[in-house]
Amino acid sequence: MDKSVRETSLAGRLKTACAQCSLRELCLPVGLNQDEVARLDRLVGARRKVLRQQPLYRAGDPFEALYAIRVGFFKTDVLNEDGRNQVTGFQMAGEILGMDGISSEMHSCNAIALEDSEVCVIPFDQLESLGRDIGALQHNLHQVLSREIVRDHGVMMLLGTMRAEERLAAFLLNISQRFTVRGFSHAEFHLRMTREEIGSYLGLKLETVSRAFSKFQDEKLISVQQRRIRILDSAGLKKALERRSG
Amino acid sequence: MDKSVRETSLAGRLKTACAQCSLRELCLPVGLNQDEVARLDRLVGARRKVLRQQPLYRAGDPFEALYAIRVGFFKTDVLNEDGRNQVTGFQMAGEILGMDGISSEMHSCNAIALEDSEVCVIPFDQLESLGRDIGALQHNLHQVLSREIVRDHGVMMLLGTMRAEERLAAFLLNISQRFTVRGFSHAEFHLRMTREEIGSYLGLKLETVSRAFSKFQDEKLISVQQRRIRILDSAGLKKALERRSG
DNA sequence: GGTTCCGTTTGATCCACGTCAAAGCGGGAA
DNA sequence: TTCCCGCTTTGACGTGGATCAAACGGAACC
Repeated sequence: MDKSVRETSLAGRLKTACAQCSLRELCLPVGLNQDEVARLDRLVGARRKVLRQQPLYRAGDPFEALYAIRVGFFKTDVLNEDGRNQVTGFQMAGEILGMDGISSEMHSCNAIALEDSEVCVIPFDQLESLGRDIGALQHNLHQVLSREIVRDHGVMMLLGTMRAEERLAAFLLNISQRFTVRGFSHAEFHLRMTREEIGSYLGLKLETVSRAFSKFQDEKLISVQQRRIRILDSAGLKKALERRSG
Repeated sequence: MDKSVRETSLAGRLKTACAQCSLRELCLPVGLNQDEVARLDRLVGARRKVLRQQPLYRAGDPFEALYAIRVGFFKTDVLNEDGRNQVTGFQMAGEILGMDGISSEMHSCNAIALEDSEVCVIPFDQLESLGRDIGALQHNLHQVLSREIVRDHGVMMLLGTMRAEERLAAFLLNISQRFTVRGFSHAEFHLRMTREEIGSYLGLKLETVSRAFSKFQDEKLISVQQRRIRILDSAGLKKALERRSG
């Protein structure tokens, strides 16, 4: 009884503190006690709104903080000397941005909002310092960093071994699954990014992406109207992930 | 005087403790004092030899430790459901393996020795615990994790935007640079991996890799005899990185 | 020295995707 | 409503790299 009351009030505090999204991934799964959550909460004071198409940070900016997405949608991309551009990821509410900056005290990619967004600013030196006191928080940070590495390996697999339609199927299933986790429909959603941005992420040209969408629609796996996607046959999409034996 | 004596003896201790390679990247750049180094040293007691072609760990193995390569050469790769394989990296002395395992308490890729190798075993829970005492050590771990993320972004750029010869040029320059840092010749070295492994890493077939080697040789950028590579014109190789405008 | 095995090179052909071009569509502004 | 503009779709064609095939070369073993 006492315990359930405490949990309720804790949930209430968090709702106002971080909505229900942002820091769940970074801190809540690790089971902090009330005092520890309060300390974390103090650390994550600042909020920052980022309008659509505006950068949260840019390559070369000094690294100061990680960012937990409260609401919105981002892409990250890197630009190399000769102007080529690679989208390295799309991030949605509850995910963490900025980890690329830790290694050199400077961000190495751009983080651009694809819709009006809001993030919690987590000053990194303070996070490290709090992690020294709260082992569970420290461990969770390590998991978040490692998860990003594992995700990147998945993208390498996609870019290195899959063909166009397999890449798009993997992309759609991944997006769908992440929307589902956030309580949205897994079958119907709208993409925040252009065909060109999808293509950059998947290592394809925008025309190829468009053709693959059309092909999936012809095969009744999905329906496409601009950026509105409905998944009609997710088992079929999963089968499209397997290399056709040719 | 006193100080220089202390440094000498410290260097002596480290040489026996970790040779000159392994933990430099993980701990030494951060300026630990003598006592802190001793504590770290105790943590890194165990060594492990790994014979050529043998795994240091495999996907699915429980995650227990990070590994600092003392001597040798590794590849990491991931395997997906339908049997496709992607080499995600090549690691040499002084680099850290195992970071993929933190997120899920289980390794998600294979680490295979490409020559007889030896690693220092760093039990991760003890490393976290020591990091809580030694802020500089904790921060350095974060940097190592972040550096891996940044490296992965570079590979994505390579796989997503570059053509075959550009990829191989980038690969050769990267390997050359890393050998140089370790005090080996930047101009002449021998590759520990097969054409097929290079191809997997670069998202190319082995025949394409071989043709690109031959092309570079024809152009007098390198000389190739099997796995023995000599870089004849590194400026020319760097130019091969830029997309030819044609 | 000869044989075997595995990795590498090289050639001929094929095809998935890129490139170039043009038309379609939807949303915002006037 | 109409125009405009950026995104998307679709078609025709070209090409870089994959595929298939065969020969070559070095190292280990007999």
